[in-house]
Amino acid sequence: MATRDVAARFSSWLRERNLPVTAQRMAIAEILLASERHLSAEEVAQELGLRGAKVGTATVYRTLDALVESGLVVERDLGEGFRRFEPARDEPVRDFLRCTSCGRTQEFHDESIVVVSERVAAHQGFERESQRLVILGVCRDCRVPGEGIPS
Amino acid sequence: MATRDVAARFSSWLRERNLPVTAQRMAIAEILLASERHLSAEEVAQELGLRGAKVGTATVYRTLDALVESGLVVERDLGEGFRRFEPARDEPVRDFLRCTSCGRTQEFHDESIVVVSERVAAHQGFERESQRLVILGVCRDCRVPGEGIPS
DNA sequence: ATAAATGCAAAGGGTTTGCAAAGGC
DNA sequence: GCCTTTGCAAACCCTTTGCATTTAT
Repeated sequence: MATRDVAARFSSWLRERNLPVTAQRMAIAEILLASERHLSAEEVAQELGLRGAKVGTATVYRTLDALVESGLVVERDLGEGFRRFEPARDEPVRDFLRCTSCGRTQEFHDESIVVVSERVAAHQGFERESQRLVILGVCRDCRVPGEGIPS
Repeated sequence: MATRDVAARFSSWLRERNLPVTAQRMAIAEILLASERHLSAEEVAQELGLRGAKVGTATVYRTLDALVESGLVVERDLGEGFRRFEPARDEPVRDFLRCTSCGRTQEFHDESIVVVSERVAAHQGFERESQRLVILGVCRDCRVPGEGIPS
């Protein structure tokens, strides 16, 4: 639910700041906010292309920055050499598992990570805001070749 | 202890593979292996400059790769847009706290992170190899401006 | 002498920026 | 109409690559 609503929240955010609500901005917002996955800037540009919207690279990046600034989108760095973006959800954390063999990335959420991070941060005099955990390992399919495709 | 030893281990590693032990390689190895902090490629190059050694960028990167391959150095991605390198220590994990205000980065080690990661990985069918945790927050000095410099 | 490493400069990928043209308000 | 955004291309940062030259062995 709420994809439309969230896109609307972006236009509200723009209006509040007297910033133009452009077709490009809304297109990017809609793509991103409707997405289940975290998208790279390039993937957003691709999707724009599929929808027939011609939007310059710079605009994609600038709009992504605006979306992040608005708090509606969060930025992720999975150590791939580029950033990914996804709608800010209410979920408290989103961490990742990445297979060092096939590169597949999978999300997970585990509250104990937050708890541990909070404790560590406090212990070092930090006030925790968020965290980024990427667990590197080998996924089941890569560990047991062939088992992943049973039929 | 063992800075010399470790540099010596690098030359042994090179010799074993019949690779030339060059002055540049040894200079880079010594800088990195003596460093307490994790250095970026640029910082290594800078330090080389200070020591009067003129080494090309490509050589710095190529040597860093060799050091990583040798297992004497590990590579870190703190989400800064570039890599950092540090001597491989025996410590089982090394995770980070980064201040979102001043950018300062501080290391920590907490065994419970490993435990939690291992459990999460297993739960998702992954065999954990390693992990990267970066906790983002505000450090004491940034939270209480002025208190960091008492005198 | 031989095979490899070096240095330089050019290329590469992801991202940002400068500026004239287009467009929301 | 004013002011911001857009698009394009050039610039940017970090890193890699190609190639002639130097160097360890």
